[in-house]
Amino acid sequence: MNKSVRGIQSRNRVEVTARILSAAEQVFAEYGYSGASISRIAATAGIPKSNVIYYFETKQALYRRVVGEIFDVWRDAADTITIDSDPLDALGGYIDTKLELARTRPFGSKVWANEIIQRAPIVQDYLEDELRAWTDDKIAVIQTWIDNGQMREVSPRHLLYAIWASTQHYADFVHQVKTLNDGSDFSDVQWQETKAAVKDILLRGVGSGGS
Amino acid sequence: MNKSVRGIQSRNRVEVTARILSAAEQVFAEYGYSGASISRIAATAGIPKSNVIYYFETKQALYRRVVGEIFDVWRDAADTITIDSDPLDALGGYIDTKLELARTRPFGSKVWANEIIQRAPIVQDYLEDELRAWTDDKIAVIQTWIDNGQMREVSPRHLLYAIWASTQHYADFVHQVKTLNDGSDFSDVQWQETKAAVKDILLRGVGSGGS
DNA sequence: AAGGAATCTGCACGATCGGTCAATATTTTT
DNA sequence: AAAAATATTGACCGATCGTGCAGATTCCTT
Repeated sequence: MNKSVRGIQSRNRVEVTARILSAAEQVFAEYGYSGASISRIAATAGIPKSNVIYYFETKQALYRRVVGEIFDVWRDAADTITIDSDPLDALGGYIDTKLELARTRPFGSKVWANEIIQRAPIVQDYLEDELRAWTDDKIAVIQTWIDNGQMREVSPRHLLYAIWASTQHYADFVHQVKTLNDGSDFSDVQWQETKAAVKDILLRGVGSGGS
Repeated sequence: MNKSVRGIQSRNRVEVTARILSAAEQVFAEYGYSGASISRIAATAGIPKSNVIYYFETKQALYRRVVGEIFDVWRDAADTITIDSDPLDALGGYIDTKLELARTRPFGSKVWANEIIQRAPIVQDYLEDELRAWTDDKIAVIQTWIDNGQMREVSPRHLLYAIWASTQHYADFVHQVKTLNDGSDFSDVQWQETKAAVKDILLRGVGSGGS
């Protein structure tokens, strides 16, 4: 009955792989690398433990795939930061996108946070290669804006760090934020207010040249 | 020969307890709760594993003590935020103190971050009782400043979160910050620059009334 | 339809974990 | 000095972990 070109096997491979990755992202986020057992990931994915090992040969390999996918998502979120764009629009859009990611993919953010807190034992090469080049590039863009008088003088590096920290806070610390919100998840309106408030706090003065 | 009033045993109890707590803070921070083994904590403290169990009956009890001490340190750091103080001085001092703590006690910050990321399985009561009351109090203070025209209108809650996130970033993500700093720890000058930059970014507009 | 490739899964092994316990050593009290 | 209280330590146990592996099952190719 199935007329897909690749056949049932290939289609299933993609589906099962995706389900394992999704389960792994959640379990790694909620229990940490050591606390996350393959059996729990398998149970969350709804398959036997041995099947997880079949698709990802080791726990570490599975973990590395999870972190790698998150890294890619985040890097692409900053595409708006280019020399030709308006500082307020570009940085504001970046904050909006990162807060949207914090809302929709909090597990990935938590996995990354855990990895960095523990001094990147698995993905140190990502930091030294891709992240460093990416950061240097974005800092250069912001510095150019400043040199062109498009925004006031502010440390590009620390501004980037403040944006990262303040946006990821709503993913990594969502449990604390929720507890301080009477135990309720943010509503749509509250997420809008959050985006407006974070942009207001961090981008004050950005957009209009001079002090 | 020892003439201390409390005797050798009592003196040793305090010293050994402190050494275990210090070692536990570091190991919990670098390996997470599950990844931190009692034997590694014991080895870091320079005593046998059984001795750790003798002073803190369970791993969980030891962990709770570590988190509790960190919580106390942080809460006391915000003593400057009172209605009678100047907004810029109070919030600026808070940021300075938190960044100083990020520099001197990064392990504690990491332990707290890990605990919250994993949804506070051990210290949820701290969040619901002490942290909520503390936060409500500080938000009320900031709101009063705004009502009095001492600072511009900004969401007190999100401003607090931005301060937390941007300061703790330099503790929790110190490994990432270090990697992006050519692998070197921040120098004294760089820490001063960090304090100035974070205050500049977050407190822009605070201190002078009106929009 | 048949044979081979790919997928799935239960079982077992060695390692490590948190925690118990009894024996010993040290300090304090009587 | 004897006895009691406290502190230290190594040996040990049941549970859980990641992972290897052989056999069963399903799918694809010819």
